Amino acid sequence: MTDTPAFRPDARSPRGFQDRRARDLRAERTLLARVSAVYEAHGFEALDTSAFEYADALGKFLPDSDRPNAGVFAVLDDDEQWMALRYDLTAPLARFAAQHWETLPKPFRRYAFGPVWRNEKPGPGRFREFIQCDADTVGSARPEADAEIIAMAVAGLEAAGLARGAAALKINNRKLLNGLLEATGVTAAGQKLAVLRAVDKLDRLGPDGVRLLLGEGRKDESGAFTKGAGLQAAAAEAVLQFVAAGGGSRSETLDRIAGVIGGSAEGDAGLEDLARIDAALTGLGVADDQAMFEPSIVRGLEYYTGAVFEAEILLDTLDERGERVRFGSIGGGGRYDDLVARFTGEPVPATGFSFGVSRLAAALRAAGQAAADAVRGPVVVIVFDGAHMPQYFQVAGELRAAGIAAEVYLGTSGMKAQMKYADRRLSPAVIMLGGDEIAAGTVTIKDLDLGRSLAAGVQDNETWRAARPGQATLPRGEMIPFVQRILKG
RNA sequence: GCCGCCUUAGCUCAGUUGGUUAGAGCGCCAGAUUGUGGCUCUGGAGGUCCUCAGUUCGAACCUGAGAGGUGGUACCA
Repeated sequence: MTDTPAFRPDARSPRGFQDRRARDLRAERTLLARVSAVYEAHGFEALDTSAFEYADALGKFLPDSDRPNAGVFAVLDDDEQWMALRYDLTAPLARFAAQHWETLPKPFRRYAFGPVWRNEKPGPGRFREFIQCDADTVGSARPEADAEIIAMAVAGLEAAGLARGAAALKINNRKLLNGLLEATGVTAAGQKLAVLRAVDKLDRLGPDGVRLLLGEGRKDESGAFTKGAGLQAAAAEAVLQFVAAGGGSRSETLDRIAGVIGGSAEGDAGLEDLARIDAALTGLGVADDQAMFEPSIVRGLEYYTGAVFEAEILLDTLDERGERVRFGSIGGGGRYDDLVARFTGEPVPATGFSFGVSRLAAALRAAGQAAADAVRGPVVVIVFDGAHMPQYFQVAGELRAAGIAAEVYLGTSGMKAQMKYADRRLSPAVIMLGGDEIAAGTVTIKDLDLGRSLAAGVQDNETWRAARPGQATLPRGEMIPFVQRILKG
């Protein structure tokens, strides 16, 4: 070699990306299968679209030509067009629906799951690549379409394994706050946005913090100042009264909201929508503790046009250190009536919901609802002598043919290391086929599960090895039933 | 994006008022135990002390910049 040291890259994951091993993948796949089944049972068809979209199809948010990678991961194709990795599953759906609108059955109902990517600062529980599972109805303006999406989300939470009471859907409608602001004379778009942002912080800052943000602004503990919406005191109090109207049954909440916002045309339309959602939910068998109206729910700022919903974990869970974790939102959605119109010029009403699959899986784990067992390894065929490899593979093949996961040890270490390997893989058993067994036409099978349970009581290695717990030598023909008995426990 | 804190072995962390070969526990590898996982004992491997620049006779330690992480805040399709 040369004097210059070889370049050695750091073996590390890219920032905000993560590796997922068997245990996580299994939980995730189970989750996707169960939620997909719920969606299909409601008549939604599967759809998969590409990871990349042309950047202009992704939405008005970003990227712009000066900063193509702000928010998304974008590359310039060789025909000078910007392509970007999708940041959610809704924008690709809008593109797909617009592209095939003429031939689709309408309303078009589809579900989709897969990774999405966001080029932004990662944090704990917040990655730049994550899995979403999404269901949308495109082409129906009926509030019942919203109600059905909500009911499916509720069913999805339960199918995922979250017991009733562990999670709930909170529902709001943009029209309500719009109507309220209209009635109080707030019309500037910027001011409306600022009000939404302030309301969104209710759970963190409380009514007093929100009151400051609705008015002149708020200085936080670090001394940073956030400019407020600049509302008059009376208007601010009306907003606060509105966001405090949650609690109790859906119809109780509706009555309270009506008392606060009554008057404007848009507000009344929002109330009418919610009343119909309530009626449909009741018909769908969704109870008041599973889905409730919550006026402080905001979601995205410019995207949603009517109903908005958010799935929240209600349990207080503890992390490994015993500290309290609040998961908050594990999914959300709402009505977006302008998305497809970006492509076609024709308004198409749509509504949908998206689970954050990784967050849901993490929440399930923390709630102790997920099967957190480690993944079992295969039956391991021990290699005594390289000359007998064909025999070992034959044995592994017999096990596989019987539906038992099996592998021949492919390292070069000795017996002890092979046992350790099987133990670490959490294998149920090892098959030993040394010269003695081959000569006698037998196999030796060792039940590792039994050994694992007995090991705790054994004091010295001498005894442990002499006892050879769960080990039996028997004719080749009796191998499969013996292993099957071990697998059954 | 802005503000604070942190960064020493695979992991969790000690350490040094700036001074020769940087430590522990756990984990990993091997032996005691030629065909047997745990326990015990013995031995071993593993470090650009985050990076770069500066101060100094001398920097893992002091200073500055940067990167990564983390907490808060802002934004969030």
